[in-house]
Amino acid sequence: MKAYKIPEATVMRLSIYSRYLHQLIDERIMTVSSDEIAKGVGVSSAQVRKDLAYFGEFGTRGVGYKVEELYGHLMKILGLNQTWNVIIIGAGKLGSALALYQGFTDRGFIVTAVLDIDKDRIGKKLNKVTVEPLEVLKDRVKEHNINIGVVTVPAAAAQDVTDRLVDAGIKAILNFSPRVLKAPQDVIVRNVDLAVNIEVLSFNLAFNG
Amino acid sequence: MKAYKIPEATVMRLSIYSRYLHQLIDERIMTVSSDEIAKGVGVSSAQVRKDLAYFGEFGTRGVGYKVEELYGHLMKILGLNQTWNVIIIGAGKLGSALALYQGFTDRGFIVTAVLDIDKDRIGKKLNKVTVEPLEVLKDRVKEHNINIGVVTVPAAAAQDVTDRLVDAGIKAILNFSPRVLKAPQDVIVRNVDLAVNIEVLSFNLAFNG
DNA sequence: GACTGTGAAGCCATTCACAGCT
DNA sequence: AGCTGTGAATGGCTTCACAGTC
Repeated sequence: MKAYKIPEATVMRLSIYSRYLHQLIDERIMTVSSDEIAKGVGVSSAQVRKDLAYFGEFGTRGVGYKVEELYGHLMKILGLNQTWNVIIIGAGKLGSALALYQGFTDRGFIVTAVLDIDKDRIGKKLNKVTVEPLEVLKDRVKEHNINIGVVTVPAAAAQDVTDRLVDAGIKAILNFSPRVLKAPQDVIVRNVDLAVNIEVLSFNLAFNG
Repeated sequence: MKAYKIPEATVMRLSIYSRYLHQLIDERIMTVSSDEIAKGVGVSSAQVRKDLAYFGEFGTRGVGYKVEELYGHLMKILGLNQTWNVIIIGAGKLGSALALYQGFTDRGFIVTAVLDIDKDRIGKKLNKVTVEPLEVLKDRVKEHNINIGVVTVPAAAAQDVTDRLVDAGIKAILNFSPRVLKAPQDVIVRNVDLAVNIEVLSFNLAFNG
């Protein structure tokens, strides 16, 4: 199967499969079937096979997949065979938590800079990085070859920060602010909207339950 | 149009529309068209109308929607015309940040209890709530009539915590741990997987860019 | 016998396009 | 003339089912 446009849902599942495979590696399991992966992560086995088929043939008919080998393939596909430098804008509670989040570090995302406008936050140490003023954004992005920007500022400041990230040449933004950000076509923006997520629960409780 | 099963994507957008309408209220804007909402939140106007059509006819042909009225309808649909009591399990960086997250409070989600197993965290104050040991989970859920559980514990502890929440009668769980949680059919689980989100960016940078 | 890889079918969400109302 | 509400068309993801391989 030739890959042209990969569904986003597929990419998200690949990330989940890869974590599950990591778990299997820890458990010293050598081989796994699409059905076992499916059960492990809560999807159908056909789904697992279709997702993998976008990128090649990784398994052996009648046998399954070699765990370590498939894990390696997935990490490569996801671009996790390298590290990525991350800048976080907004050193409030959420930004600070993300700066210290092990789940990023474990997968090769290195928080290289954390910026804020608040004088009280500037100078604060978060692991190895010190919170710096917003003005150094462009310098830090160039200097540390930063690939990914994380926006954890209040809604009112989000677009300004985005414009600055775009101006600095950032091509991927993870947005935690509750605002729809405008950015050029070639900049990928992903929204992690915490309020939306809890409101879906609220809807389901109110509407069905 | 009769509502039976509402697409989850629709519910998420309603949440976003409602926030945009709130913004319009602040700006004293009285009337809005589906096209203006669409532009404001980055979807198509047909999408906006279809989403609303699941729940009724809220507009006036030739005119548009009354901002406050539509806002009221959406808040009611989303179950946000009431408050919800929330318990957070895991008082690490992320759990603490969520406990203090204004975006929840603003929309009527009240963090009523925060629990952890770590002695060093128990007793810590987060706004009005004090971190308590995991053992009081069932008591607090009953006592405060808690509707929603938020899981911010490490992967290894996530299923145990989920089992406890289910046992306590919780029907909605927001899961921040990188594990697929097993829960009964009637319990709604939503995953906010921070690593998956940043890995989708990594994939796009590596695969296309 | 077991399990992958994949075309075909099925299903669901989005977009189109226009009738209907103000 | 302008904008909503909606049936029909489209497009895309998921599931089915089975041929192919070990």
